[in-house]
Amino acid sequence: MPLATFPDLFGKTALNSRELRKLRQLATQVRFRSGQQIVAEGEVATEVYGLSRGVVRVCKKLADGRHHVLRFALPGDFVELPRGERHCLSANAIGAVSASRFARSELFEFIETSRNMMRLMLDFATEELRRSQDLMLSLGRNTPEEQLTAFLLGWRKRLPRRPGRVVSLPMSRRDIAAHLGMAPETLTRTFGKLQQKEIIHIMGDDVDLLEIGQSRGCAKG
Amino acid sequence: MPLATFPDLFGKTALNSRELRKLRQLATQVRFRSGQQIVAEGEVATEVYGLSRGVVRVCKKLADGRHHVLRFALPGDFVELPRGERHCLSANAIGAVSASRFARSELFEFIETSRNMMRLMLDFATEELRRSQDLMLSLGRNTPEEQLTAFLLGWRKRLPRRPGRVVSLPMSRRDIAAHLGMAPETLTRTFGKLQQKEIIHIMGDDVDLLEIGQSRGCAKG
DNA sequence: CGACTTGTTGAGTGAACTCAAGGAGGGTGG
DNA sequence: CCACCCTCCTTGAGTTCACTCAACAAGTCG
Repeated sequence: MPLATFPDLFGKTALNSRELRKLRQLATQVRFRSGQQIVAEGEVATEVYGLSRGVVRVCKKLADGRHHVLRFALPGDFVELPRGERHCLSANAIGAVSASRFARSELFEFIETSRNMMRLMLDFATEELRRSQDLMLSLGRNTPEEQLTAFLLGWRKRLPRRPGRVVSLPMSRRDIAAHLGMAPETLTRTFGKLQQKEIIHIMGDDVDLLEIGQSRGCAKG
Repeated sequence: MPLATFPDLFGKTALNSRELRKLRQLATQVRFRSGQQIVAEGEVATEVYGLSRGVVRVCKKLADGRHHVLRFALPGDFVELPRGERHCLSANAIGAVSASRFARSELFEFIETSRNMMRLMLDFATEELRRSQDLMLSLGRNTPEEQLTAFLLGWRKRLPRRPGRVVSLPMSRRDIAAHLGMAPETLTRTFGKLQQKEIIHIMGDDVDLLEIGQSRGCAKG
């Protein structure tokens, strides 16, 4: 993967060169080590982040410590939209992460002044909403096996340039389990079942999606 | 509730009079009877709807007939964002419904030309996203009792001018169950448990939220 | 008045959860 | 280089709780 930075990943196709320059100018490049917290739920949101490299776990906490992993952000994603006085979710680096940091107020103002930028944000929010609805359907209605296959397919689809069958899962089993709303033990057993049925083949952090028929979800592309 | 139509409910505060007039002009007032289908998942999305009066059940279907209720749309809500060649969800009227119908392409174009309108859409999408993330947390992590209380609180908060304790639930138990990802029987029993604990009091379709402490979720208002 | 839908209750099963222990890898320090 | 620790994953055993199946009550509509 070439080392593109966030503004390019996010807005290269839709912003004109002046807007792109402005966006680059607003961004500060920052790095995070594996596991490091990027955003803390409840804190005042003075800045927001756009992901350049790596994977970020985005989750929401309950008062008693239980938490749910909402999504795994990939390069080109905003970790969180620049709305709201405070962060309403937490984010941690999975492996090494590079990101562009923006002052929330500055980014917000830039969005207000640039139609292209606002359109981009709307597109991003719309797409996130669609994905989150798909996940909700999965969470609410599917068996663990269906959930896991749906997750693997969705993850493959989001990975850059990977028409292949083998996908890499950099996040921990625990995180996947917390994403799918099941206990880690259940996830392990579900992986086992899918492998036993020869639907997938597990090779450490990589999984070969042997014969999962593709495509689901609406308005792809 | 005064009979405001959708454009007013949605954009009165943020659009100038010219934009509001334009939006009214694009809208056709339509009515639906109880249970009538408004939008069908998978169909070509030639038009989109904004809700003026009543409640709309918005759901997503699985191939085998299982379905999940994503949300209950209220007056002022769009049923679906005007993106995507095809509808990616279904919508049915709960009780009598009045709505504004827009030609998707016309509304889309108007959004493109009006900054205020685009900002409104972005706000709406952002808010929907936040809500859907809250629901995901609830679906993935909570017990049925917690889910139901969270639903009742969230519903109360969304209802217009209802600081009171009694909320009306116009949707069927089945729909609530499908929204919370549980079987209808489980929902009934959960209602029973909450009543037994004197947390709520059930009066037909109305529920008195006796002593549920309020407020949760981030960036309220 | 009768058919149908919707909500409630009961009984029994099964699947996912909890608790607990046993590897397997990775990193650190002696 | 090896020993050790620690975290992560996996496996096992037992239990709980939500689901399924079924019957019944209560409205609703023709």
